[in-house]
Amino acid sequence: MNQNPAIRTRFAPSPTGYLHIGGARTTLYNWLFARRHGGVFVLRIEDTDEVRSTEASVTAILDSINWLGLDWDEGPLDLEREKGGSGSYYQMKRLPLYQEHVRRLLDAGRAYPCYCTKEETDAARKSAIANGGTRPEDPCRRLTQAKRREHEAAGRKPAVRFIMPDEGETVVEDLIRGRVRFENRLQPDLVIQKTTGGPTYNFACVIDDHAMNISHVIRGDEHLSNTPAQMRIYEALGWLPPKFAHLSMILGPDGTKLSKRHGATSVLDYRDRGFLPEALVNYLALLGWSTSDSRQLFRPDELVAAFDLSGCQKNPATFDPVKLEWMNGEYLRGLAPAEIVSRARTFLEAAGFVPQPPGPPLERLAAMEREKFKLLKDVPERLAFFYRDVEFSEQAWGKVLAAPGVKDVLLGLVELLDRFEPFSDKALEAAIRGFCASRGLKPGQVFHPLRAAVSGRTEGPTLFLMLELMGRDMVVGRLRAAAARLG
RNA sequence: GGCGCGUUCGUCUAGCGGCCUAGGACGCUGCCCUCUCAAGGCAGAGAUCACGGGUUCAAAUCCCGUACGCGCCA
Repeated sequence: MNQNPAIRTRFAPSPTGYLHIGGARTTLYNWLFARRHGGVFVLRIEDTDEVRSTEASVTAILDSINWLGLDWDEGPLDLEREKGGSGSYYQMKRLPLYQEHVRRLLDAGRAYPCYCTKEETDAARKSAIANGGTRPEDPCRRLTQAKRREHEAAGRKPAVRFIMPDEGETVVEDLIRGRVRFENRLQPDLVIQKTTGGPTYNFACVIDDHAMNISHVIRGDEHLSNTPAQMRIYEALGWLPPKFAHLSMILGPDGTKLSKRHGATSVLDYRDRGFLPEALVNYLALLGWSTSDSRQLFRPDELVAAFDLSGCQKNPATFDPVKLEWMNGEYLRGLAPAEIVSRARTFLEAAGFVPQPPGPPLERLAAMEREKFKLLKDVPERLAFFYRDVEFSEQAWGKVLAAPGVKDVLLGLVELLDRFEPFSDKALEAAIRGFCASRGLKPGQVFHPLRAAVSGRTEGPTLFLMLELMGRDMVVGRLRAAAARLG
């Protein structure tokens, strides 16, 4: 794909916490759009909230995006290093730029200092609501010089508000929602600089999107209502606004905005629970976007080729962890056994199975159990009994092994298998089926207790291959132990 | 309170005026396969397209209201 410098997208998170599912989807769509069109994807850290921003959050966000397999062309590489031609991508390092533009608007008479306290603003709003809910007339908009000096003398620090026009309308041509109209007289004068001197989100983001030459602002629905004011700021500064695309929200199962209450919402939690990044990416891509054939499975490169803003949904989507798990299983099943082992490495390490413990090779076990895994953490869980002492499940011990005649069956199997050669899948199956026949037992009467005695479970790998991989010593030892324990 | 956005199976969605007796996917149920569990295959249940009015020969699709949900102003 050719480079297309005209297409520039960005993701601009506030580092006030981890990267959550919604932010991840926004990142993904911006990334997909940029990659699809050979453009540039920018990452910018909006850390102007000095109280809540933390370095740990920056690191978590960077780690999350990296883990998802999404890369950015400009932005921070870590807490110290950055790449890209726009100076810093941390807003706290760009403060002079915002102040300079606030000054410009002030000088041009497009903004004014507002000395109202929070209480006064609240009161004004309340009375406006009581009077039919139109825009509260900001008392500072027509402040006399004398009054201003009075406030200054009283030590009041002003915020700066941008003047919205009193008539006409502002039209947002949204790439997803179409034409959205806003009456200017109903738009409040937006605060662009806080009393602390720092820029507000809505202002800094306009200045930076312009400075960084962003062509397409793809962001969450919650910003749609602020867009007309932002467009007016572009206009007041003599700039052309970028194109906008507002994504619908992601909801929890109860229909409210997805949040911590609904369980894991951090991208890193999904990593730690054993999801594959390509599965999460695939799932997230489909939460609010689809192709006309309703195709479900897309590898990342296929997403890049297929992604299109016109396929984006206007209505909010409910996050469905069950479907995500299905999709993860789908990807896991598609991996080669060696790949499963290497991708599950941290989980296997935590369980003490990496480096490879004595016993059957992990890779062969992974091959045998591949279609059972839904999460990477299932890998050590499903394989544990090959390396650890048997723990009997309630079903296995209480029902299967407790059935009448089981002890004899187990002892018979001990006798059969003690010197059995070759200890292989096929030979074992033939011999054990023969054992059933000679004793007049149905296969199930032998297979089930055998599985339970050897693995402690009533479900698991295909029986004879499991025996082969365990090896004779383990199988016979476990049969003896189970028989002894039966008394 | 105002403004904005939204509303198709439980969930994600297809649908852009006739192909819709509404298609696909997850989940669910049943059957097949089978040494268990999965995976896979097949079949099925599941949406009067939020509701009410229009426009039209014809509407899930266009228009207007209402309700509900969400967002922004906060």
